[in-house]
Order: sequence, then structure tokens, then C-alpha cells
Amino acid sequence: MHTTPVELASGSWATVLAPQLAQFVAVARTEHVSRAAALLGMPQPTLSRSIARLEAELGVALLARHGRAVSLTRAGRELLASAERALAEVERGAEALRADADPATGLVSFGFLHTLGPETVPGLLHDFRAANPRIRFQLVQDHGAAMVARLLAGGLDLCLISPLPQDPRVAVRRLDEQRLNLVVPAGHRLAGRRRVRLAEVAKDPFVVLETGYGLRRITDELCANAGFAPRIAFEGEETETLRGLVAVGLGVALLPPPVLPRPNVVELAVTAPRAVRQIGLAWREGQPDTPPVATFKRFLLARRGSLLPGEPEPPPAR
Amino acid sequence: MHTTPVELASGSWATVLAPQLAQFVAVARTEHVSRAAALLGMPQPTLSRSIARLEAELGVALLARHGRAVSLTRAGRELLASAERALAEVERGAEALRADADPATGLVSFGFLHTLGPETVPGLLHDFRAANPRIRFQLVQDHGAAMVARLLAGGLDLCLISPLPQDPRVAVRRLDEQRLNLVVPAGHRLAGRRRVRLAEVAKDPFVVLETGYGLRRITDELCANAGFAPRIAFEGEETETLRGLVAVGLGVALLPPPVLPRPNVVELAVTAPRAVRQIGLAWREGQPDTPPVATFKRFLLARRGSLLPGEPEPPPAR
DNA sequence: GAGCACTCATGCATTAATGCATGAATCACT
DNA sequence: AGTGATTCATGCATTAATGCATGAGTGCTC
Repeated sequence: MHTTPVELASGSWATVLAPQLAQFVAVARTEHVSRAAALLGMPQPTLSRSIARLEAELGVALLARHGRAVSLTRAGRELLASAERALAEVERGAEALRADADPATGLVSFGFLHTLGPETVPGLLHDFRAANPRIRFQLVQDHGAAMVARLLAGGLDLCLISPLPQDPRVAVRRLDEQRLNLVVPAGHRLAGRRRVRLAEVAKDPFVVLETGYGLRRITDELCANAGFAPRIAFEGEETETLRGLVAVGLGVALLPPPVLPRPNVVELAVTAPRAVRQIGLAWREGQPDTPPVATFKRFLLARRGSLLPGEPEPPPAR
Repeated sequence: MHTTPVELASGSWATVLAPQLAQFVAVARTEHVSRAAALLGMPQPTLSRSIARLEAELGVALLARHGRAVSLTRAGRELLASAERALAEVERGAEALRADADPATGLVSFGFLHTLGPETVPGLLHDFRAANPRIRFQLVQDHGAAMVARLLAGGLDLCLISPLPQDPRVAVRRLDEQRLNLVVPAGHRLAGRRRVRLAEVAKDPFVVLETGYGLRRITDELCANAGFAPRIAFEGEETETLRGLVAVGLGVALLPPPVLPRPNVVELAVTAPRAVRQIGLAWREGQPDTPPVATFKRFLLARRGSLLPGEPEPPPAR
């Protein structure tokens, strides 16, 4: 195994995460206390006693003193190898931290729903990068429940989610709302209309996402508001797949606007009940933001109401 | 890469070699400051502030506080992986140290000359193990100069060596002296004698070890004392090889007694000059001994004068 | 071989970290 | 909802580590 030589300059991360190790390695490498002390940017007597303390606590002599020189014991030599590897590992980890937290080039772990993937998020990122070209992103797509889990597990900094989760451990800010269309096949009896009430398809078969998806919950709730329980013909995992099912006449669906107009289906506005889903920005409550995360969060919050492309916000509700 | 879970009990080595790392890992694993403090055997407030200090010095939040609970930041989670590996490495190294320094089962790195390998050292070790059956040995055979180098480099705890090195960095105690025989072929003109003076073979060709070997230096010096410079016929690297060369009539040699009597050669005692080589125990000056090394050193020093098998010590010279 | 240069260790005043008791805040339970 | 139990953080006295000045010992040079 090859270990890269760890820099032991006084500013090094290892000196704060594992000062004893760094001190020992510095002395062991140079076999010279004063020089090691200079390298570490600390007084020689302090280092001398620090090493002596280490030896006393370990109960093993690491350095052999010969007059004004020191050399490594066999024990010290063996420990040096392990200490070098450990230090390299610490340095690697700390460097990754530092890099991820850098305001200009750091990393943002950003999650969002599949339905926001093709258009909304790319647009957002494009605009954001104009001002912050070197911030890196780790993009995660998942459904709502999994997103919340990742947020809580600590793997995700921010996410766009719908509906807004109620978990007290998750902080949410509503950013925008997205119209949901009733999607019917081209030959459907309502295909000529522009606007419909949801109750008009109470008897139609529905194609929906599987239970657990936010959109499924919203669909169920809207139908309940309209006074019926939807008859489920098919359950799927992707909205574009659902549109395909609608296109071949297998049912109707409540879906966010399509990325591109699709043949063989008609998108109808729903007048009653008000068919929208809330898009929120969520993060772990109490999670302190690294600079790049804070920057991106500010950017997103500033786009409240104009998050989604080409869909003017209705007068501020509630 | 698989890292074994590191024990973080208060007695663990990592807590003295890298306390900050151990503390962070304990908190990160449990996501619970009090429990981690209990594990580490330290008061909770101390740990709390220790972690806070770490975060302040790193400039990155590692823990997210939610009321009375804490959880890992993404940064903390990333650091944890590295810290775990580093800690495992430290623990491995420290454990090796501890094992090597254990008085009962520790390791002694012991070097000796090739010529002492077949008989002397095995006998010594046999006797030593009667009292210390579990002390482990790392045996190194080399010639004198290389032995001293290893001693100084720190890879060797003790060694039996001849002649006694003069280096001030090496401590030596004379343990015994070994008679050197003049070895001649069976048909040699002196083969019938029991004792000879070295000068009697002043004109014979010699087979000797290569320059750098202690025995070679001794041979050269003894010949010089006897008033001649040996005519070198062959140089070799092993004494038994030299005996073979003598057996086939290629010269004579000054060698320590053979392991087993060998056909076709005759071993003659040398009366003048006194043909012996000093066998000494040497170690790095100032090198502190681990318990097992100290035990073995005491054992060897106690055998001063009776180190070599079957060769009664002459009246204490010098 | 005496003096000088150099290196590691130690005495002492200062500073920072520790440990105990307690505060602040949250969660669970009645 | 009030109450009690937890849990993390903070105030304060104590202890230990730090840093400076200096001592002790060694190797090199003139």
C-alpha cells in the first residue's frame, strides 16, 4: 500500500484532528526534535514533553536518546508506519471536508423529485451556475419519502419535494406550486374541452403512481375532495409511463405538465377542486449549512414563486 | 476495504494517541454525546466542549443539534469514514507495540553472525525458553558491519557480534571468546600435528571470507601479528564453504570450530599468536529496552564466559 | 584540549483544558 | 397541559499543559 507523504506544516488538518500523532510522526521522520518542532510551528520544549508524555502513557519508549541526538526505537519505527497511514487517512478525509465546504468550489448534495428532473432542476442549476460556476453538485433523484429519509440520514443537504413533509425534524419552505392537469386520451369524451371539473371523471379508470409517492397521495386527496374514490386501473413508477398508459386508452391521470407536448393525449386544466401541488425546499432541521449549501439555499429561496418555468404564479394564496 | 470496528473503551490506545479522533468517532457512531462520554470514560461536558473545539478549529460543523439530540452533518459523516480507518490503523499499530513489549509474550529482535547460527544460538534459545516459553524472537543473521547498521537503524534489539565494534553509538559487552583453528587439508604437511604456530603457514595459500567480514579482519590481523601477509587464494561468504575449499586442497583457513567434525580436513590449535575472536553482545547505545528484550539481555549477560558450548573459558584475560 | 555551537530536557509563570455543579431546552407521560 | 426525566451546553474552581528562559550534556573546531 502506498501512502502519500503527509504535509505536517502547522496549518495541516492533522495537527488539529490528531496532534499527538502528527507530533510523533514529525519527530520520527526527522529524528530531530527541534527540527520537527519548527516544522509543526511549536516550541521545542513543548514538543519534547509532548512526546515524553506519549511514551509514558503508552508505556513504551519510542525514542532513544543519545547525547544530543535522538533515534527511533524499534517500537517507534513500527508505530511510525501505522501512524503515517493513519495520518494520511485523516488528512485525506479532512481535505475532502475542506474542499466540500469551500464557498467557491464546495459540494452541494441536492435532491429532487423525478418529476422535476427533466426541466425544472436543469434550468435552476443553469441559472445558479452563472453566478457560481465552480460549485459542484451531487444530484439525487428519488420520491418524497426516500428523500426525507436521506435528509435525516445526513446524505442530503437540500431537496425539492412535494407534498411538503410534516416531519418536525425537517424544515420546509414553500417555494412554488405546480398545476396538475387531467390527462385523457385523444379520443376521450372530454378531449375537446379546455377545462373540466374533476368530478366529471369520477367513473373513469385512473392510472396512478404507486402508494408512497407524493403525487399519488395528492391524487387520492383531490378525488376525495371531488367526492369520489378513483378506480385504479394501473399503478406505475414514472409519470411519463403513466402518460403512455393514458395515450393508449387505459385510463386518465392527474399529472404535472409534460416536458414536451405528447401526441395522443390531451392535457385539461382542472377547475375544481384546485388541482395543484406544493413544491417546497426542505432540509434537516438544525443542520448547519456549509457555505456552498447556504449560497444555493439563498438562491432557491429567492426564486420563491418563480421556480417553475413558464408558469406564472397565481396571486399569493393563504 | 474492510475496517474492523475499533474498541473505544477508555483503556484503548487510540484514546492516548489520537484522543480527538477517538472522541469524534465515539460521538459520531452513537450520535449521542452522553453515551459516547460514558464509553470513553470521560465526563459529558468535557466531551461536548472537546467536539465543539474541534468543529471551531476545523471551521466545519460536524454535528447538527436538534434540541436534546445530535446528528451527524454530511461533513461529519464523510469525516467519520476517514476517522474510522485512521483509528483502526492507529489501534493496529499500537496493539502491535503492546504485544511486542509484553514481558511474557513480547518480541525480541535478535541478530547474530552466520557462524553462530548452527549451534550456539539454538542452544541459547533453548535454554532461555525454558524460563520464558512465550517470548517470541525475530532472528536475523548477517555479518558484523550489516549487524551494526541494523542496530543503528533500529531494526535490531540485540546482537552477538565479533569482533567487538568500536562505534560509540553501539554499546558492547564482551561475553566470551572463541578459539580459532587453523584448518588444513588431510594430506597437509602439518596434518599430523596438534598445535602449530601461525607463522608455519606463512607461505601457504589462504581461503578467507570477503573483506568486511569480522573473521576476515581477525585473520588479517593475526597473520600480521605472526609476521606475514596471507596469500589469498579464494574469498568466500560462508565458513563451511571455506572448509570445503580447504578439504580439496585449495588452501588453509583460520576458522571457528566446526559444527560437526568434517572429513578430509584437520583442525589444528594455534599456539602463537593467541588465535581467538571475542564474541560480544551489542545494542544501540541509549536504546531503552522493552521488558522482553531486557529479560533476554540479562540472560545473555549472565552467561558471560559460558556462552559457547563445550569450550571451557580460559582464566579471565585482560 | 579548551571553547563554542548545538540539541534535548527541566524550572517556572501563564494560559488553556478539565471536571463538577447547574442551566436551558426538549421529549414523554400522566 | 403540567411534570419529570433526559440531554446538551455553560459558569467556575482546579488541574494540567504551554511557552519562555535556562540548564545539562555532547560533538566539533581551532
